[in-house]
Amino acid sequence: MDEANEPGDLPERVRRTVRRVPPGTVVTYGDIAELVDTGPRQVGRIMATDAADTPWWRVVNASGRLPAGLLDEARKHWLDEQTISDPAASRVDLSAKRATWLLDPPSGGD
DNA sequence: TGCTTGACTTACG
DNA sequence: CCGTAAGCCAAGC
Repeated sequence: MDEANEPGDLPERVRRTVRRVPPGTVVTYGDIAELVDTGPRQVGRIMATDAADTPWWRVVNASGRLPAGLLDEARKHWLDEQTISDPAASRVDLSAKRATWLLDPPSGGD
């Protein structure tokens, strides 16, 4: 069974899934939502209310962006983790940095 | 119990 | 690329 499908509160499953996103890559709210079987709004709500010990900057919206207030903080992490190369960039290139492989995990759990 | 809100997404112009 | 509209689902009031 996938970790994301393990029992527990929704916030817990979301945080666990977000934590498995490696540095230098990102996923979208919708991606996380699919993995924990909920809606993207819920993922956003959880990140906003319970993002403790969670690399929230690795979770962006479908445009590879984050709200204005978070951009400043997120960009520092993106630069540090080489998610972006341009210090002036305001968005992540999903075509290159989205961890699609994480969205389609091998059933190897078994 | 019911309406409003939101770190979202997709569709349309 | 930007604004608007509708769909979505759980929390808060």
